[in-house]
Amino acid sequence: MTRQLELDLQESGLRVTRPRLAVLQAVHLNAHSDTEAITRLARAELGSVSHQTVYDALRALTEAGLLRRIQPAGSVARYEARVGDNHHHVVCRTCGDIQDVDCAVSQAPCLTVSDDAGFEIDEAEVVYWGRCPACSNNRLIPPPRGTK
Amino acid sequence: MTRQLELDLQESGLRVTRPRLAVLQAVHLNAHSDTEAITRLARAELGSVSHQTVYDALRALTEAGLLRRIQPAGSVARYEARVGDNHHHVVCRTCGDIQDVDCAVSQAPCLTVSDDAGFEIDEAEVVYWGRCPACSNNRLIPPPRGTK
DNA sequence: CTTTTTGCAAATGATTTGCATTAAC
DNA sequence: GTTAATGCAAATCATTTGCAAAAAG
Repeated sequence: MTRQLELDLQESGLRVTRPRLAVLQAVHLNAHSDTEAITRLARAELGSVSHQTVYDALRALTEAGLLRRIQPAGSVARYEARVGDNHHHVVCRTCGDIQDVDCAVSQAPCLTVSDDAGFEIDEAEVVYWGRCPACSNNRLIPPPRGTK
Repeated sequence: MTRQLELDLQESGLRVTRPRLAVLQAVHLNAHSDTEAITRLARAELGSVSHQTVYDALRALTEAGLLRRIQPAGSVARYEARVGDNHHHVVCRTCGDIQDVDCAVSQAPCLTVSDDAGFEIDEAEVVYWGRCPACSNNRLIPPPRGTK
């Protein structure tokens, strides 16, 4: 796996460094993880990495198009390695769990808006809010986020 | 106007206080404004309000359903008084300007997802990213957000 | 060798928390 | 009178910045 990731880095014109490989691998293995989780994984791989190096790697990888950054309102930034397709996310209001969902309408008609206010739209970002299966049943313990 | 806002507060079971009225009015007059702007407007109205009171009022008003909180990725929280309808937003990547857009599909079919991963979905939040008319033409000065 | 990355420390900035005081009902 | 809202100060926490040392090509 690492071999392929190395190639990805090179093709993107990025220097191949151990921190970057570890960060890239961490996100590949663990979609939708936040910086903290990624740092933990990277450290398990490398022994030690500074928090800032992880931030820097994430930014470089995201700008290069190897990662996609998602940030549902009220949450910290999260990353995923599934890029290039126009998929969306469901977020659990209770536990924060995130799952991928494909665009309801096929192709990329999401970009169609009745009145775009003159904007040049290049991306439609959709977040479906709700309750994951576990939290739907288990109405007992955790208090809904952003609710009274 | 203030009279109507008072009624809104009472109907929501919230105590009518000057800070809350000022905050509510500020958002009514200035959609999509952030806490800083709201605080500025409220202070112009009241003379002085603590930042924390504004935060508290915004939370109470949002929970009561009188305001809606929106927070495009990478931005601070913003508020609008247009609630109850399922409208969405276009955000300019360059200047951060936000405009309302109606749901492309009529009614609330936005909640339809091919595979919902077992989630109970209650809201679809859509953010259209792009470039506002002004920034589309004026490619000169401001560097795109989140771009190399 | 030249340029980019890394790591450390410190700063920033939005938002929250705790608690005593004050105002609504 | 009770209960909830305000104001102040301090804390939290993700993320950024600046700069010197180390590594990549």
